[in-house]
Amino acid sequence: MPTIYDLFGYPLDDRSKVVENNRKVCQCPFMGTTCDGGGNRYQTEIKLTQTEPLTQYFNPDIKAVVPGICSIMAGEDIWVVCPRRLLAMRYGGEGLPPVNHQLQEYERDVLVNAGLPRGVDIGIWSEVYLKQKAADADINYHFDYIAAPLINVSLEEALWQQNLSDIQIESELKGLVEAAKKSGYYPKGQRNPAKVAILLPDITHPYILEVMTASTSGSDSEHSTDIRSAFRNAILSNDHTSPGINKRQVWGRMVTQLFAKTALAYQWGGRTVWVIQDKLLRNIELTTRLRTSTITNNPHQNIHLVVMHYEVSEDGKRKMAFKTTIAGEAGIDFEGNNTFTDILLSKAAPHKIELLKAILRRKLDAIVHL
DNA sequence: TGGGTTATGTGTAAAGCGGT
DNA sequence: ACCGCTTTACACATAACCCA
Repeated sequence: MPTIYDLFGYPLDDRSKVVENNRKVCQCPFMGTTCDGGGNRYQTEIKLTQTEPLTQYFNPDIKAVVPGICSIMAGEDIWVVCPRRLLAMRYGGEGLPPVNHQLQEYERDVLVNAGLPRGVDIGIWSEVYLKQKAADADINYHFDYIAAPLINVSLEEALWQQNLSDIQIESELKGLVEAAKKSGYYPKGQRNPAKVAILLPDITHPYILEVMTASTSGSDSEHSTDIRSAFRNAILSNDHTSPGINKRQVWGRMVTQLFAKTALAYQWGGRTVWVIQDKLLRNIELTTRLRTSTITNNPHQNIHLVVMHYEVSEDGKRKMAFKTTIAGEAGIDFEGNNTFTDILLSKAAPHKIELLKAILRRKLDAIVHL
């Protein structure tokens, strides 16, 4: 029967005072903010009403909790189900995030092995949405993270560097300034914002980081194996059964994005890097023809994977760690080649300005210096 | 008790839902 | 578009049952 392994960042069997106090305020040790269950577990939020047994457990000022399940033990294997467990670049405070704030050792390894430049300040933005109105269809990309070196320039100058015509610059500048204002990139009462130097991403070689984790499936609320019940029972009695792992669904998600987003970054002069746990990759290799060990490295049109795993140390304790990187040719022409593999590619790459605009709609989540 | 049928249990794929 | 959780559908295995 599957069980919860990591709960609010620590193994369930760790009931030490420090860890329990951390859980009682729903803190995610990786984000340094309140646990959000990976950003998409709102439906399973538990309201801490008077009749809810968990109300006694959590701090009195907490009114609702999202089940803070980071990973699930199924058989011999531990499956990460929360993307924050692999990589969390978030800042909940006001203003600019401190450099390397809450940066775990394995996260640093991920970023270095993803190929981010060393020795410079790099900005990281999470949940960047890029909307593009095409003729018939609305294209809507969602990037887990965008990383790019930080530079101190005005928006006007940033546009010049993109080799745009004066007319293009004029038409784009207003929207960009608007977005930047809204997201707090300017101090208040700025007179000529377009000409004022602010902290901007240098998107010459943007990095897209996508974190893939398994999701749960096969729960049965009558047998208390749904997420809510498992979470509740685990906290209150340790005795619980959690849902299992829906491996196939992850594969499906990954296939639809792997090529499109890789192609997109390639056309922008950057790269997309996939952060994935070894268990998940292994499962994909068991169920498909893919065998990463036989893939030869190739500098062009690369798919980049950063593989993570639970490392077992000598004392038997497990900790999250970087395992390896895998890179290889995508195997399809990113311009399309009039075969059915064209189904894997998006219609067109939006102009890079759209990426900049999408970034400026978000506030800076992390600054790292590797 | 053998042989067959019917209930119950278990695991996985796919559909559906509600949220961003 | 994307994401994760729940529900549903289905295949298959095992248990329970029935009767000659």
